Amino acid sequence: MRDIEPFACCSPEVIARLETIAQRFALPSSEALPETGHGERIVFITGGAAKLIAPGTPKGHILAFQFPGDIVSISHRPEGSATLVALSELELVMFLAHEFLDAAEIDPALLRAVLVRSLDTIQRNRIRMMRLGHRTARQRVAGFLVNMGERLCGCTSGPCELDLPMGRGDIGNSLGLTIETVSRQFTELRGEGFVTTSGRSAVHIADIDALRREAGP
Amino acid sequence: MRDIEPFACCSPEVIARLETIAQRFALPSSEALPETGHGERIVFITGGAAKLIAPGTPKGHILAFQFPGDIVSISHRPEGSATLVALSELELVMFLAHEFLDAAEIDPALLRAVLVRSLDTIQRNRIRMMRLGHRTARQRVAGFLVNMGERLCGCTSGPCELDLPMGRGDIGNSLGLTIETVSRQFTELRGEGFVTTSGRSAVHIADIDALRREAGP
DNA sequence: CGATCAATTGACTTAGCTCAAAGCATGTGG
DNA sequence: CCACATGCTTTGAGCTAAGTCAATTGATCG
Repeated sequence: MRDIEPFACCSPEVIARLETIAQRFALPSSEALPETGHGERIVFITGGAAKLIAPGTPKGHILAFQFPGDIVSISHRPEGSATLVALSELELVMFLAHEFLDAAEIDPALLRAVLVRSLDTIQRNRIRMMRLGHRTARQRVAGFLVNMGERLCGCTSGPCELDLPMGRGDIGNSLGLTIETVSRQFTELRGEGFVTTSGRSAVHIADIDALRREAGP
Repeated sequence: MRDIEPFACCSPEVIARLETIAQRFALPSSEALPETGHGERIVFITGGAAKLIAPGTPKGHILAFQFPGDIVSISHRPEGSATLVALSELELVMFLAHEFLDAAEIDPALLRAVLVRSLDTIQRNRIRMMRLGHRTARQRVAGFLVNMGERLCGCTSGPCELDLPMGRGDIGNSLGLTIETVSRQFTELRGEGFVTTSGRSAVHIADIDALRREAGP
């Protein structure tokens, strides 16, 4: 439990209480996190990669990709709910939101840590949102790769080597583009030397700063 | 201070402390909330309407519209920062985030209330995000009007009368559409009897459920 | 009652979608 | 270890929704 960052500084009592209400999952690739009858849930990703899929959409629109360290809240309201699906061997710790919040209220520092994180998520999403609304296909794909470089390998400048856990289809879906358009953009970025690829998933970013410039302001 | 919903149940001591660190603003239309040298800020909107504009973009992309009851966190990082601009007479209460969080740590219930709200915002944004990525112009505009009906007048079904505080340009900007496309969609929805308009800002939604159906799944 | 700025409408262009056909990885059985 | 089958990925050719440019109409305010 201590390995989950916001819990690092919790008192032993709080940790113990969290242990009793936590549910751990280890999902094989492409398996979905099972629905719990009802109630909002808070999920801490501890390993692997996952996609968060919109509810009630026939095509299953991808709302976000999630990686270790991420906190995902999954509400139960019909229009707000979502499904978490493993992209690779996925490990996570799940709480019922009200149980978690009841426990966390004992430890304001924990509550604060989770709050700060979610305010951060809101900021990140705002930017993502803007991207989707106002960016060209090229900018979206470049931005996506920069994002993955940063989140998967912690690269912030210079070259970066990464393995994408999702296929072109999922990338396109999450960016609001078709699989073909994503592929064409990959080809273009490859042709201009921004990236090299080998196999389906391996991507080498020559210079993440240059790619970031392609992603636009 | 009590009029701000998450503060309703706070103890008098916490309220008193919040009073000392709160900064109140009343901005006339089209005025921007002034930058504070540095540090993250948390803003509670108490009256009027505002747009949140992306940083460092020449065109000033609109990230969100904000109304009374909304909580906005404005970070200071160069890429994450944003500007809040009044659309009508705007009233708000601003805190420096660390000061607010220090005060709120005394009252876990307050922290919890703010956290629950931000988890909610994340959900709303997810859906908004999906909209921008995967929806046609018509669906975006229909969805926008439904959203405004719900947030400005609390209408959830049946007819709805509202005054849009923003112009077509701002609507288009926030939806990733041009002013002309927004106008054409208004004309179309008007022609099909979903809405009637009078003047620039008054909109009458004949049946918000019907319009919601146009906005897609 | 003009002056001004926002909204609408029209004609044309284009980025990205659709449909369709190869080309490659990756995994399986001989 | 190689052949082949399956499902991604890439590439190509046309089409369409939305953008651009330009002109007109309509609202609002001094």
